[in-house]
Amino acid sequence: MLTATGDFAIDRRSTTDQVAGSLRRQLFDGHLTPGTPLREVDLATAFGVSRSTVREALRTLVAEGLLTRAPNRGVVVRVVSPVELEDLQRARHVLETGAVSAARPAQLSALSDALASYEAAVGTGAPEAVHAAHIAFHQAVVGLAGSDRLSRLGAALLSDLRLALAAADRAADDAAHQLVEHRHLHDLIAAGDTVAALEELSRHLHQDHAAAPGMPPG
Amino acid sequence: MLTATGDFAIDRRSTTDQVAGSLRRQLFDGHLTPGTPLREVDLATAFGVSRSTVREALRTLVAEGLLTRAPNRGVVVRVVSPVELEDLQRARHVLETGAVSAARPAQLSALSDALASYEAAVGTGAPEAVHAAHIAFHQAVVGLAGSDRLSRLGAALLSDLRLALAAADRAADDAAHQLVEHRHLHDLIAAGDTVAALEELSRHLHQDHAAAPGMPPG
DNA sequence: GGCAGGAGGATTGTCCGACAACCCTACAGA
DNA sequence: TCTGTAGGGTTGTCGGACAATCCTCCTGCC
Repeated sequence: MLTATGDFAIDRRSTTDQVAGSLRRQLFDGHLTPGTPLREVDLATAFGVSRSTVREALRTLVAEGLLTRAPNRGVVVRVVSPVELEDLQRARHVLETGAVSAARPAQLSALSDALASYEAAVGTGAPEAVHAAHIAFHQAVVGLAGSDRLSRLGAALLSDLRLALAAADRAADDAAHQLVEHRHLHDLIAAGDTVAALEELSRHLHQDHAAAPGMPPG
Repeated sequence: MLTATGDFAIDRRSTTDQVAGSLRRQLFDGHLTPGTPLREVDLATAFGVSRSTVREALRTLVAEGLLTRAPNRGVVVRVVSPVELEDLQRARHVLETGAVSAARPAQLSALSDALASYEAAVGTGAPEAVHAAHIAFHQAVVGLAGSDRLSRLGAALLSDLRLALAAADRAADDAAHQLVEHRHLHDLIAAGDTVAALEELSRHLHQDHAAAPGMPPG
C-alpha cells in the first residue's frame, strides 16, 4: 500500500491553515515579539490572500492561546506576564509529575528518543533547535502517561512557554548543564525510580522557574 | 462605582461569539448529537447571520475540540469514541490527582462551594443541572492546584466528557450515590488527608470509566 | 496650562455576492 | 464488476462594501 509520505506527499492544507501554520512558526521562532499587533489587511497583502482567510487563521490562533484579541482593536501577539508564567509553571508541575506517576513503560522509548534528539541539538549548538528539543523532551515527559489528549494539553501549555522563551531569548544558557539534568531525569524514570524522579522533576521545574526573566511582579 | 452587572449588563460580545456561544450551549445540552453535520448556510439562515460569521464561529468551536472538520466536507459534532473516552479518562486521572497532590488551601472554599451547588442540583432533580454541577465539581478539583491555566485545560478536557455525557444521556443514574461519593472525596481533601483522597479519587475515576457506555471498542 | 468635546482616519465586525474546487451519488458504458 | 462521467450540493476563497468602534489630534473654553 502506498502511503502519502516522502515523494508522494502533497500539501492538502487549506489556505487558511497554511497561513495559521506560517504565523505559528513565526511566533515560535520569535520573529513576532509579544505585544505586536497583527493587522488584518497587512497580513492579507503580505500572504497574498484575502482578509477573510486571514481572519479565520487569526481566530484559530486566538483559540490556541497564541494571540490575544481585544474587541474592535484587533489581535496582538500574546504577552505572558510573570504572574502567568508562574501560573503556567504550576500547571506544568501538575502535568509532568502526574504523568511521571502514571508512566507507562510503553512510552519510555519516546522519552529516550527525545533525549537523544536533545543531545544532538545541543551538539549542533543552534539555539532554536535546542529550544525546540528541550520543549520536545518535556512534551515526552507528559507523553509518559500514554494519553493523546493529555499530550495535546501539554503541547498547548508548552507552546506558551515556547512563546516566552522565543521572546526573552536567554538562548542556550549553559545548555550543557541543562542537558545533564535532563539525562539524569530520564535515567531515573527509565530505572523506574518514580519517587526520586518526581523529586528531581520538582527541583528541575522549580529552578527553571527561578531562572525565568526577573521582571517586577506585574 | 457602577459595575456592568445586573440591570446594567449589556451584551458586548461580537455576533460571532454569540453564535459560537449558542452552539456551545446546544452541544452541552445534547441538542446536537455527535456526528450531526453542521451546514454553514443552514446555520446562517437559522441564526439570521451571514455565512462568514458562521464560519468563524465554527472555526473556534473546532479549535476547542467540540467539532470536527473534514476538509471540503464540513464540520460535524465531535464523536468521542470509547477509545478516546478511555484516553480522556487517563488524562483526567493525571490532572485531578496531580491537582489534589498540589492542592492549595486557598482553593478549598471553591471546592466546597461546588459541592454545595452539586447538592442543590441533585435536590432539584433536573438532569442537565446535575450534569453541569457534577462537571463543575471536578473542575473545582482541578482548580485546587490554583493555576488558571491548568483550570482552563481541565475545562477543555471536561467539555469533551460533557459532550459524551450529553449524548449518551445516562442522566442522573443514582445521583444520590454519586453525591455521597463526591462528598466523601471533598471531606478527605478538606481534612488534608491527601493520601486517602488520592486513593478515593482514583477509585472514583476508575469506576466512572467502567460505567461509561459499553459500545464495542471502535 | 489643562481639560471637555468634536473631526478625521484607521481598523475591526459583519454582510453580500460570486465562483472555483471538491465531494458524493447516480448513471451509463466497457 | 469495474471505469468513467455527469450533476447537484457544499466548502474554500475572494473582492467589495459599509456601519461601528477606537485612536489621535485639534479646537475651544475655563
